[in-house]
Amino acid sequence: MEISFKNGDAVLTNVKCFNLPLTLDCGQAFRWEEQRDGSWSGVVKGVFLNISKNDDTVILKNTTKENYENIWKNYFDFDRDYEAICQRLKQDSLIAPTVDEYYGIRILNQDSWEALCSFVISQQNNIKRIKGIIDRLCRTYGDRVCDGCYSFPSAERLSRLSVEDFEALGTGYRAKYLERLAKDVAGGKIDLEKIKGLSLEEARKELLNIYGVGVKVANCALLFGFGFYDAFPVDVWMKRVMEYYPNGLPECFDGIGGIAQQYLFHWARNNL
DNA sequence: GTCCAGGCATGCA
DNA sequence: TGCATGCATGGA
Repeated sequence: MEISFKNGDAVLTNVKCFNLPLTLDCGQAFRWEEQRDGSWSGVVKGVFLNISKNDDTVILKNTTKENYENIWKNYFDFDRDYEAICQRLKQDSLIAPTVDEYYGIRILNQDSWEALCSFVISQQNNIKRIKGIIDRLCRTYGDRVCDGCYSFPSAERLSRLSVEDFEALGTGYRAKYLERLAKDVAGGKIDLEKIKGLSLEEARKELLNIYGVGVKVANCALLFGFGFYDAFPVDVWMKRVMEYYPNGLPECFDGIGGIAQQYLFHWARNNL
């Protein structure tokens, strides 16, 4: 992969194993929207991005070298060799055809606060509704980034809301979880940065102490927001997949179970 | 009307 | 420790 900066854009050539719709709309992130021209727009850490891909060339519109280095390189996981990872996953004959069919799913390194909130909202909920709730949350309490674009609101901002405020967004019974979560993060009772530095088991234990966070939500947050690629979320779809692995997960998933999980999750949603 | 969705807290054994 | 139950909401 090579990078250049032309006309204000970041241009990446020879990009391998990166499918935009599969990566941005596979249920790991809830804020990317496809545009009429096939590009995708979203806001990450308060910065708007429009990204498009033709063949092996990716264009990040209006992106400085600083923003690329500070945000997007890590967010899209560009330094990780997904070709090699996919080859390794395909040592398991069950996942091999799935990796081929949905080739190009990457794990996004999302902001830990946004990921944790999003997956608390996600519980016992469907993806369409999750997107709607998060969209209303950002429009109502986020900062305006550009026309119609808003940042994900900070814990400090949300710590000033009541349970009723969260209910008004359609969060249902999850409102009380979000209300306490925002106050605990804003008040320093929960230290997300500290959790990033722990081992997977220790980090999971910390997240499980949070009101409204169980094993599934913890694993999603760990995988999508805290950089733990071995976290393996099991929801109702993955429970169906697990029937195909009665003896547990294959050895070739070790260390990258979360990436395997995302391929299997996508397959399950389309086939089961 | 019933069932379901990237589940969890609670109470009870 | 494990299991049953209630929970908000909206689409199918």
